[in-house]
Amino acid sequence: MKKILLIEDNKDVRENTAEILELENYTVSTAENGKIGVEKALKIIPDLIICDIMMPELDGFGVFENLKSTPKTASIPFIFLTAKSEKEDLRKGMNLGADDYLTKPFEENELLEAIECRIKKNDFLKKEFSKNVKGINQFLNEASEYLNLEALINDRSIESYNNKEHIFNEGNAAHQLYYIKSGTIKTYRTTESGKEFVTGFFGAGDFIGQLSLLDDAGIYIETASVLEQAEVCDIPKADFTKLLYSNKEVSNKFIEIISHNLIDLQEHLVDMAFATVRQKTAKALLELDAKGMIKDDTHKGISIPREDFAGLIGTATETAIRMLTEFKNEGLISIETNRKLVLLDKESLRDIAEFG
Amino acid sequence: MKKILLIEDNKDVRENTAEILELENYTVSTAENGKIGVEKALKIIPDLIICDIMMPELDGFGVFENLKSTPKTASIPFIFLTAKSEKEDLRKGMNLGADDYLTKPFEENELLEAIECRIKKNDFLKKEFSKNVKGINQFLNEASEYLNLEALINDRSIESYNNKEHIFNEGNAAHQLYYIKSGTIKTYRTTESGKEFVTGFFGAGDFIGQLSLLDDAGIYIETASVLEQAEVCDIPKADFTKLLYSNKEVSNKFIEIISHNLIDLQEHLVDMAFATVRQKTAKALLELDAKGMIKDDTHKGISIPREDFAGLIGTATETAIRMLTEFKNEGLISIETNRKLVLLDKESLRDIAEFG
DNA sequence: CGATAACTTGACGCTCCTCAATAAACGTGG
DNA sequence: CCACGTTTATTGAGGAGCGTCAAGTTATCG
Repeated sequence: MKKILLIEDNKDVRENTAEILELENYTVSTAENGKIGVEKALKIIPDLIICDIMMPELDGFGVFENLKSTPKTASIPFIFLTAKSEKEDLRKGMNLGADDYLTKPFEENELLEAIECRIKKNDFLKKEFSKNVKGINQFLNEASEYLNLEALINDRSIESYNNKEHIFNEGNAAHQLYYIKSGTIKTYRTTESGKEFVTGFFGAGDFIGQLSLLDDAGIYIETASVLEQAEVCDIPKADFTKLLYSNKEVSNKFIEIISHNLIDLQEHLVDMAFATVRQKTAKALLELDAKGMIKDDTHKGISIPREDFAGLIGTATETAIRMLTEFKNEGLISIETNRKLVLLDKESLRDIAEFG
Repeated sequence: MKKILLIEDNKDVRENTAEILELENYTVSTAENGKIGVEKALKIIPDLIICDIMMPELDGFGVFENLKSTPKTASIPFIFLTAKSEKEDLRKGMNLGADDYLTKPFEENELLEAIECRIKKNDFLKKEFSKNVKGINQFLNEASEYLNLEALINDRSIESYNNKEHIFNEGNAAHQLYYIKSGTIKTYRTTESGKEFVTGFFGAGDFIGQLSLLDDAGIYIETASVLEQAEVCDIPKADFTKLLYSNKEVSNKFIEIISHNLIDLQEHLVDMAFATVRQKTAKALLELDAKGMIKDDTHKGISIPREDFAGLIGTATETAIRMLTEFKNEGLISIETNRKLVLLDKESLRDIAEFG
C-alpha cells in the first residue's frame, strides 16, 4: 500500500484531504508545518508528498529543497498545493522541479488523478535495467509502454530482410532506429584496413541504431547486416527523440542506462588493451550466453559465423577458431554440426576470462 | 533579435500581447488559429512560441504535437496560454512536455519573465559541447553557471594533494565528484594481472569521478592519482544529481554529451582491437595535444611518466618508449630534458594514426 | 550432386612483451 | 651545491603470441 505524506498548515484542508486519501486506501501521514514535514518524510520515506507552499516554520520551497538534497528522499514525487492567488509561487515551484501542483480548492478526482499519475511515473523510475547494451532495449520497451507509445512499434509496417542484406550502413544519414521483430542481426564498424569490428549481435525484441540518432553528425556509426532472416520495423528519429526528451522521468532513466553502457564499454576497453585472445574468447562466449545467443535449455541459440565471432573479439578468424577448438579439446565447449556452440563448463570459462 | 510566434484566436488578446512584446524589441509573428500557426512556425522557425489551447481549426495540443514531431521545430520553447477555467487542459499541456504556461489574464511582466526565462534556457540547450571526455567538463561548467550553482564549486574548501597521492580508489564508495582547481591528475583501472590502464589525464577546470556517481553500484570505477601537485574541491553526489536530474534542459543536454562519449569510446575500442602500437601512439599524442597537455605555444604541457603514457595506449612501457624514440628519429616529435614532448609534425602523426 | 562458401589446420614471420642491463633524472640530506 | 641512493628512462636480446598466407576439409545451397 502506498504511503502519502501530507504537509499542510490549515487543519480543515489537512483533515479533509487525508480523509479522501484514506478512503482510496492510501496510508496517510500528516504534518502541520514544513519542519515537522521534513522530519516525517525522512522517517517514513513516503511514496509521495503533497505539500502546501505558504506555511509557518518552513515553507513549501524549503521543504522541497531540503528533501531533494537528501538521497533517500530526492526521488519521491512532490506535489505542491497553492491557493489560486499565488500564481507566482506556483511557477517558482515548477521551475524548482516539482512534479505537479494543485490549486486550492481542488476537486477530489483531480487530486486522486494527479497522485496516481505521479506514483505510476515513480514506479517507472524505480525500474532497474541491466547494465549492458541489453538495458537500452528493456528501457525502450518499458518507456514506450509507460508513455502509451506501443503505437511506436505496432502501427508500423514490417520490412523483411534476407541474409547478408544491410539494414543501414556506416556513414549513411541516420533518420530512424529499428526494432527487431524476428531474426538475428550483427552490427559492425569497418576499419581503414578493411577489418570488421563487430559491435554486437541482436535478436527479436532488440533495438538497433539508437546511438547514431543521438549524435550531432546524424550518421550511422556502424553497419547493421542480417545474419538470420529478419523482420524489422523502423521508428522515425522524431518519435524516438520525442520519447527521450519530452519526459523528465524517461530522460533521467535514460541517463542512468547510457551511463552504465559507458562504464561497461570502459571495461571492454581495458580487456581489449590487455587481455589475451584466450581471455577475450572466453569473455565473448560468456557474454553471448548472457544475451541468450548460445544454445542451452531455454535458448535455441544462433549460428555465428566464425569471421564475425573473430570480429567481436578483435582477432583474426583463424586465431578465433584455434581458440574455440582449444576450448573444445579442453572439454569447456562443444561444437554442433551446424557450427552452433554449447558451453559445457561456464565456471572454467569464467576463470579463464578473469585470469587467463 | 529574438523571434516570437504568437498563436491566439482572440483578436484583442493577440494584438495586445503582440504590442507588449514588440515594445520589448521582440520580432513578433501572429497566427489566428492552429493550422496557420504550424505553417508559420515551419516557415520562420521562431525562437519561442506562445500558443492558446482553445482554438478553432487545430487546438494548442495539436499544434504542439505537430511541431514536436518535426526536428526543425522540436526544440523551440513552447508556452501555453489558458483561461483560468481550463485547469485540466493546463495539466495535460504540462504533461505533454510544454515548457511553461500562462493563465489569462496575465500581467505584462509575468509574460516577459516567462519568455526571457525560456529563451535563456534554450540558449543553453543550443550550446555545443565537444564530443570527447572534455565535453562533460564544459557541460558541468556551463550547467552550474546556468543554474546559478557557482556555489557548487566556490563555497567549498580546497584540498591539496601531493604527487602520487590518491584522490579516490577503484572500488571505494563514491560519494562525490571532484573539481580540479590546479595540478594534473591521472585516472586508471587496474587489471587482474596488475597492469594499469590509464583512462585519462586531467588538469585545471576538469571534473573527475562523475561517471562513478551514476552507477548503481556507487563505487568508483577507477583510481585517481596525482601527477603534479593538485588542488581539488569535492562536490557531494547529492549536488551533482540534483543538477542533473532536476532540470529538463540540463538532463537532455547531458544525454547528448554522454552519448557522444559513448560513440567516442566505441571508436577507441576499435582502435584498441586492431590498430598497431605505432598507430595508437600517434593517436594518443594527438589526443593529448587536443586536450592541451602537450607543450606548445599556448600550453606549457605536462610531464607524463612513460609508464602512464604506455598505460594509456595499452602497451608495455618499453614498447611505448621505443615508439617515441622512433618518432623522434623520424623528426615527428622532440623530447625535452624534462621528458616533455613536443609535436613537430602533426600532419604526419595524423597520417600514421589513420593508416599506420 | 556439383559448385561455392565457410571452416579448419599447418607453417612461418612479424609485433610486441618480458627480462635484464645500463643510463639518465630526481630527490634528499649533508 | 654536490654526492648519494632511488626512481625513471632507455636500449638490447630473446621468445611467446598472434596475424598472414596457403592448402585441405566440411558444410551449404541451388
